[in-house]
Amino acid sequence: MAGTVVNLRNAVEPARCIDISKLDFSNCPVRDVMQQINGKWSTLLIECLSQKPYRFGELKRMVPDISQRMLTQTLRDLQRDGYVDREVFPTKPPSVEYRLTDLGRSLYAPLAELLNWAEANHDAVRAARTRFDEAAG
Amino acid sequence: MAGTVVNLRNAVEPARCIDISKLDFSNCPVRDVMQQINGKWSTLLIECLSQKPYRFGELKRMVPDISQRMLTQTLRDLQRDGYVDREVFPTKPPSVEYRLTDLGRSLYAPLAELLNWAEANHDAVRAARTRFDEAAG
DNA sequence: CAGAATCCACTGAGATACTG
DNA sequence: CAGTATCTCAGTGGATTCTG
Repeated sequence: MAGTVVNLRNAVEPARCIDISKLDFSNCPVRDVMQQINGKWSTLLIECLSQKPYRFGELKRMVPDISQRMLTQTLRDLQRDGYVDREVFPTKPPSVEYRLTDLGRSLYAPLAELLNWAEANHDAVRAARTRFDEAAG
Repeated sequence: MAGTVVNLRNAVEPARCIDISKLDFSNCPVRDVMQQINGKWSTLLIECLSQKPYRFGELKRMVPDISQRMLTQTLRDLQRDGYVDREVFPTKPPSVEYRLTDLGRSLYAPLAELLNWAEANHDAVRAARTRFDEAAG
């Protein structure tokens, strides 16, 4: 953990003769922060919660192909990183509401831009895939 | 494949009684486009190539913990989606250069904003993690 | 040098069943 | 309703070896 600090955004020049086991990537936000955001379900759930708070079951229905297990786990991870707040209402049966925190909303700004890009360029990407697959056979 | 079209960005209201197997997520850019960008190594490599073209071995040294296999595969996937161009120089031994395409550079604009956010809020995320872990025990 | 091919380990993630 | 607890498996990805 206490090895050379590697922050891809600072030093991207190819270095030689590095002992990988002594590298410390924890100061690289591209790895440490993005890894969670990059999770299979994270973006989907943040996108859902960007509208308004939702309950567990509602989120499950909004992302119907997520398993209960992964929903629980992803929400907890998002909560751990400070993007999501979890509020338990002592009703019977219990209900739990999830909402974006200030940090989560702040994250959503640039994230939404990226999603807008993805939406706007979806066709271009599909076209590129077709071209590539046809060229390759 | 020909089931209900699900685009999370259009209809995010929780729906009931859906047969998952009949859903078609291929029109949802949050899934179809982001899935590749979200890959473990994709962002790292795009960030590298945002500076200038690099060769295979250089990229390997810039991301020292990537395996040759994953480097090859991720670059091919990025090329397939149209983000990266691959140019082979008929030298001996051969050298291959990778560079961002116009589409790739266009993607890098919003992506870089997200990476900037990650960098700027890295400490906030780490603090949130500490808080969460201490609260949980 | 830039891969392709093979083998293998780990873990991400689904299915199911149970609980407060 | 909103989880937790197992069990299990498929796919991701690493290490190694081989080639133009």
